[in-house]
Amino acid sequence: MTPRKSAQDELTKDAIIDVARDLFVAEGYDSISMRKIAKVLQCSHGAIYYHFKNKAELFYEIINHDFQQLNQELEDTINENQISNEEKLFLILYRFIKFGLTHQNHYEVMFLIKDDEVKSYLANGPYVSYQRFAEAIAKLSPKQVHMKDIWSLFIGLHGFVTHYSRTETTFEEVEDLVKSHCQFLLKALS
Amino acid sequence: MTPRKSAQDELTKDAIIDVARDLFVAEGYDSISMRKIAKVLQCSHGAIYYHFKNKAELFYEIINHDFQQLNQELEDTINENQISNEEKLFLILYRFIKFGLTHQNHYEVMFLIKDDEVKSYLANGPYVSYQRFAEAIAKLSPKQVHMKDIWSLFIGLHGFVTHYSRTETTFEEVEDLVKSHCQFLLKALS
DNA sequence: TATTCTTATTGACCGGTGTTCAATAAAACT
DNA sequence: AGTTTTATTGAACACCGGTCAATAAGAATA
Repeated sequence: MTPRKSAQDELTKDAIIDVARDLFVAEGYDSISMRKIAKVLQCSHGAIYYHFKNKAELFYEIINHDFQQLNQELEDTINENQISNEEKLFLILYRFIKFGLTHQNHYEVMFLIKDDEVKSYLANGPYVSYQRFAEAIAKLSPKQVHMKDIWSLFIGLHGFVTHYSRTETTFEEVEDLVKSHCQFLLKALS
Repeated sequence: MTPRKSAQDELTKDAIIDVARDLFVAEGYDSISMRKIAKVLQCSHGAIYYHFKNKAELFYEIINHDFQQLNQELEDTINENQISNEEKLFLILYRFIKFGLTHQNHYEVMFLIKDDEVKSYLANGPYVSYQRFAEAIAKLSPKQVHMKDIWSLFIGLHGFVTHYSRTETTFEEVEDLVKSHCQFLLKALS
C-alpha cells in the first residue's frame, strides 16, 4: 500500500472546497464525481469522506456561501445611495437574475435541485433568501402589494434564470432581455 | 444460457414504451434505469437496446407524444366556443401550468433538462410548442403585444411549473395560486 | 528514547448505472 | 432440410457514491 501523505501535504476542508467549487462551477453537481475531485487533489476519493460526510454535504458548504453572497447583494442594493426606490426595485430584480446566470450550476442546486439528499442540507437557505427579497420588494413598492404578487414576481425571475441556465446562456448574452423581463414583471406589480 | 423468448412473448417498441412511460412518470428520468425497465418487462436490459439506441431515445419517443398533447390542448382552447378572448387568454396560461404540474417528470425533460444526450433528441419540440403558444397569445390579446412580452409571459409560467415541480407539489394543491399567478402575468401584458 | 495512542489516508469492495457485443436460439425463407 | 435473418441473453467495461479494515504519520506519554 502506498503510504499516507506527509503532514505538509495533508488534506484540508478548505483545499477540498476550493477544488470542488471550481469543478462544480464548471460542470455542475451531477457531472462531478468524488473521484474526479480526488484526482485533482491527488488523493484517494475515500479521503474526502473523512472531511465530509458525503457529496451533498461537501456541496452544501459551497452553496451556503452563495446564499450569503446573494443576501449581501440584496442588502447592498437596498442601502445604495442616490438612487430612487423605483430604481432600487428594478436593480433587485436585475441583480437576482445576474446572480443566477453567473452562478448557473449553483443556482440550480440553490433553487432547483430535486435530489433529496442535497435538499436536506439546503435547509432554509432558499427560504431565508426569499424572505429578504419579499421584504425588500414590499418596502420599496410605491403602493401596497399583495404577498401573492411578490411571489409571482419571484417565480417570474426564477423562470428566467432556469430557462437560460438550461441553454447555458451567459448573462452578457441576454443582458437586454433581462432588462425587458424585469420591466415586464414590474408592470404587473403596479 | 437461457433461451430467447418465443414469438408470443416477443418484445415490441410499444410494450417497452408503455412500461417505461409509467416508470418515468412515477420516478423521473434519472431514477429509472434500463435494468428496472427490463425487470418489469421480464427481459434482459440488453434487449431494450435492440429496439432503442439508448435511454435518451427511448425517453424521447415518450416525450414527443407529450408535446403533441400540449399543442393539442392549446388548439382546443383556441377553438373553444362561447368564451371570450380574455377568458381564452387566461385559460391558455392556466392550462399550460396544469399540464406542467400534472406531467412534472416529463415537463422537466421537455423544457428543463440539461442532459445533452436527451436535449439532442428533443430537437425542436419545445420550439414548436412555444411558437404555437406565442401566436395564440398575440392573436387573442386585445391590443398589440411585443414579442418580448410574450416571451416574458412564457418564462413566468415556466418558472411556476419549475418551482412547484422541484417541491413535487400537485396541481390541485396550488390551484388557487395558479389562478393568481396567471392574473399577475396578464396584468403585465396589458 | 521507546512505546502507545490518535488521526488521516489508502484502496479494495459493494451494489448500482448506461452501454456494447459475441454467442445463440427462434423464426422465416429457400 | 438447410440457410439466413432476427431478437434476446448476459458477461464485460468503465463509471458512479459510499463504506471500512488496514495502515502509516504524527503526537502524546512513560
